[in-house]
Amino acid sequence: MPELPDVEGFRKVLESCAKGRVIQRVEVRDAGVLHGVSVRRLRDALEGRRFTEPKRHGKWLLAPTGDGPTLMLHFGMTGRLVCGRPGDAADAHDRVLFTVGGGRQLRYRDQRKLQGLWLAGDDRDVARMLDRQGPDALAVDRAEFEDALSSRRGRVKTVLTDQSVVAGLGNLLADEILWRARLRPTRRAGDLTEDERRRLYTHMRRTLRSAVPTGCVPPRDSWLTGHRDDPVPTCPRCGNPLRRTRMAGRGTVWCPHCQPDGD
DNA sequence: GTTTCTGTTGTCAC
DNA sequence: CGTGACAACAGAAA
Repeated sequence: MPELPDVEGFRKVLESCAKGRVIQRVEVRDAGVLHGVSVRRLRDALEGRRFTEPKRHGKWLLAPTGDGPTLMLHFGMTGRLVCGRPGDAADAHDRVLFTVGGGRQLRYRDQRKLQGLWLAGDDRDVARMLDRQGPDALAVDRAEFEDALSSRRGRVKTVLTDQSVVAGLGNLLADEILWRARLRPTRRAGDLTEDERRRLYTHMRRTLRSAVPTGCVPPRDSWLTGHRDDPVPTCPRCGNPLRRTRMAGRGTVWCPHCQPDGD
């Protein structure tokens, strides 16, 4: 589920649900989602503090607590953040519950537990955890983006989803952006022309901008994403059949007609 | 009923 | 650099 737009949505959930409120109780229902921190230390570090302004970098959500430590959340494929009340029925996949003031409860819910929660003691700690992340896809400027691409030899789809190049794009977004920019995912990133790199940047921004308010990569009819699971996937732009392939173990959908070979 | 495959994640060995 | 395996799990396909 979570790519940049989803995580940005979770950031807003955290903000409206818990920002400025005292963390009264931390209940870990499944310690399997904790990384590098014990149940006790997480509880002791957070209870009594307040969440302050949450941040996001790529697919990471950062929940600082003022002078205290920063809770770092990654959602893997199935994680989400939901806001409810302490008495709400527990979902089978609610892994950690944060009861905060105002009668609210923030829940880290995740079916598959591919990622989870970390605790960073200070800003240097946060920076260390993010040191392999490239610039955020929504914050990177054009020059930096085009620079990062041209120095890469790999295929453009793989490069786009590499978090150390640009942080925040996942499988769906990469396919969507390449389709809009009319670039075949198998093209070598370093072989793109100046014009093609520029197109890629423009469409990355446009795609992110329209996806963020919806909190997901919307499966709209006019988007490629709206058709990737069709029984007979058809390009919403030209009507030709879409092709499904596999790149680096990820399902890849593209339009042979709209996304020409380009050598 | 049971086995196999797929998937919005990241990491690691080859 | 690229691919495949893996991690954990549910739901669909075979």
